[in-house]
Amino acid sequence: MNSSSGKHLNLMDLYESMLKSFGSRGWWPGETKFEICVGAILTQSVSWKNVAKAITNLKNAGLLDLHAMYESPQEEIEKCIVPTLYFRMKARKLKAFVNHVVKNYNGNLQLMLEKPLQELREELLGIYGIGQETADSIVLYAAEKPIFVVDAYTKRIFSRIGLFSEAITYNQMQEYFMSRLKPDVPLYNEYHALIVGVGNRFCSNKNPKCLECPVVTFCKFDANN
DNA sequence: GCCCAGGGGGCTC
DNA sequence: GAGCCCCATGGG
Repeated sequence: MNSSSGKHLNLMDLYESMLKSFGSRGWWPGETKFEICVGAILTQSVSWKNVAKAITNLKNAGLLDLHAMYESPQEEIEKCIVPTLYFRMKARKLKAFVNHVVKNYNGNLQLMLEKPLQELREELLGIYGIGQETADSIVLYAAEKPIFVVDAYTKRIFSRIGLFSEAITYNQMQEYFMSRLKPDVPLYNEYHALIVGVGNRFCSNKNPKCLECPVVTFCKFDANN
């Protein structure tokens, strides 16, 4: 059924295969909804390792709380998130996020997250510093509504097996997955987490271990069947 | 010392 | 809408 070109790749089979080799990744790392939102902004263009340091710093400074962050000077936030790259920009983004929730929901994040999926997504996209991937991460992992999150790893991995063109857009990738998978929060959660796990280990641009990549292995194995 | 990373904004044409 | 620069640390 499947081929090495990936044209008929069965996404559920691939999912089961990755889950079998990696196990459940237990995403998103974060104790509260607010922490998930903060992590989604901080992880822009940077690996999670650096985000974890910043989260710890924020926690120790008592700033991992919506109201505390709202009251805090931007410079205090900057100090905590230096490891996450572009820390001044990101402090500004965090401020924009908490300002939005305070202004429109009296600081009640849950109230915002309860809005219908598309409405919430559009609203998030209107906040400074929140683009498609960040908005979708918040919708899926904090609001727990079924939207499929794609990213640079998704593009890299699936273009390597010939499934996507390098020029594919975010929306096209998202549509690819959502038109083939049932809208299921735990499935979307784990699927994205597994892709990131594979990407981290096997698909860095600098040292691409393509041949060891479980997705590539899966496709070849399947082609030989 | 050099390169580049799980993104997004802002500008130009 | 595509193409390009900016942000600005830390790990390999």
